[in-house]
Amino acid sequence: MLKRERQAYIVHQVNLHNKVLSNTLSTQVDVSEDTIRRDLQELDEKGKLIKVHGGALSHAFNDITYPSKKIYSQDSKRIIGEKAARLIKDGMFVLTGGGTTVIEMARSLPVNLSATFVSGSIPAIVEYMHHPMIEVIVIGDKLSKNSNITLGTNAIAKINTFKPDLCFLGINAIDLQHGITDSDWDVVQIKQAMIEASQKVVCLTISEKINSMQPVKVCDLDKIDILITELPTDHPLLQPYTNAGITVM
Amino acid sequence: MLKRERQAYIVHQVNLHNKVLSNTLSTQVDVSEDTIRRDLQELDEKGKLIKVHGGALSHAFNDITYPSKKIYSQDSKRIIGEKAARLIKDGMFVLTGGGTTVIEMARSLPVNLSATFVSGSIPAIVEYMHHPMIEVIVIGDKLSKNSNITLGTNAIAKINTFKPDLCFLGINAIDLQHGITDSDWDVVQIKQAMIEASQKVVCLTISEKINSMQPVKVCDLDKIDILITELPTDHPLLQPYTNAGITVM
DNA sequence: TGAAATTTTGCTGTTTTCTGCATTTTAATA
DNA sequence: TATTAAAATGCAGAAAACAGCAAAATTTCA
Repeated sequence: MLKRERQAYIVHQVNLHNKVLSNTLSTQVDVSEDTIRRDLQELDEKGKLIKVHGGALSHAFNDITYPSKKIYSQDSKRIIGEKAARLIKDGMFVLTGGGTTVIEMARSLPVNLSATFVSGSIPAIVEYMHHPMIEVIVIGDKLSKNSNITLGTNAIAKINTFKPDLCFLGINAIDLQHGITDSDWDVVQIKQAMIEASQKVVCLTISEKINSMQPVKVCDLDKIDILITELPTDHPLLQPYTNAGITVM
Repeated sequence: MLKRERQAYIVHQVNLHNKVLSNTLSTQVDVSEDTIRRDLQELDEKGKLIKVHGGALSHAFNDITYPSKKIYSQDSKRIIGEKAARLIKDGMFVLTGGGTTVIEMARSLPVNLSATFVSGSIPAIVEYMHHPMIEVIVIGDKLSKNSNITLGTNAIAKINTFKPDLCFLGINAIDLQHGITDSDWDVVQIKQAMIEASQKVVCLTISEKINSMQPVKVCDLDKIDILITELPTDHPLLQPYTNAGITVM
């Protein structure tokens, strides 16, 4: 096993479980604990994880327990959230996915908005709960600890029973050639179901994810109607997407 | 369990409850009180909490003006929550309803508990999310703004597909003659489904609701197995329920 | 390709950290 | 004041981190 490969595995494990133990990793990849320690050291210096006595923790773990720590590029996400919130009008029926941009949108909703929201994202639902005029429909299934949304066939089946006006998706990668891509297969299943169900699809993403790619394909560009980033609409980075027929905001 | 992980848990508990006891923490994370003390010491030095005799306080607690009745009732619920949490063992499959007592139970769960929780209560789900070894299954349906739980036929149908070991219900009124009663018809439907599905039913309530009555009947006393209040088990108020064959804790 | 240079890895012995226990000291309470 | 509970202190065993070194693997480059 190559060093790079091994370190990728470690990062994956940390992201999956939020914590890893040096001795567990040592037996899992069959190298000495010293090597693991050196890997953790390097990955810590690169900011991929937090090395502690006996193993390592993910940054997400810190975010959960010390919520004061601000989320990555929050300012951009707030701008995106505010743009997205303006699309929602009274009486609409809206489906939303997970991710921090969607949560920012939820936080930007006008207090007296009267609409119906369907979601499997617990943090988003918590935000919707605070709005007196919003009806919330919870999509049930097994809760994923990584993404904080419900995942599985039950969730997909439930999504298919709706015909929402709008669907908001936080996306992890978008690219002219490969369309929308993501890293987690289960999450992709949910996103695909949401896209199919909805009359209009709105994608939210910070600009650094534009023109990037992930291993699992979600859908082609022609499935999405609106793309929202923190950039002004006439930014050159967005031009190709406008040309591809997507409304850029 | 890693030291950092444990300290994060302690900070989390302090922020939740505003106060923690060393010996409670000691059993929750299963280390000696010495270790807890040393952790509290460090966390105090880092400014994460305020160490006091017997435990620690949150900074927020300092600002709070003197204790009202609210705090008192909060303490009762905490005691109930801790009693209830002790019933849950590794590997169990647990169904929980809504209400503040159930949320207190969720907050009192040991860190490393490995069990499966099914619930439609959003605040309870948020608590379960923080536990790395707990699997959470979300019961979907329309979210009720009053109770913060999902209500409706979908939820009921989903509950009926499970056969949990235990079911925890916060109750609003209990009475020897009329059994468990409540005020909201929709909530009662859910509670009835939960009771029917479960092998054992545990009811949580503060003592002031004992021997009171509400307009809608949930079930007779013989449906419930365990009753948990903040009172000691030999309190005269509870005697009739013990006599009725209910395990009082 | 093949030899040299560089990196990576595992091992040894040492140092540090962590944790629990026993003892003493301090604080809280009736 | 007496009684009890918790804090501080010192100590010891176990585990982890560290530093240095030599062997092995990988890369570089003629």
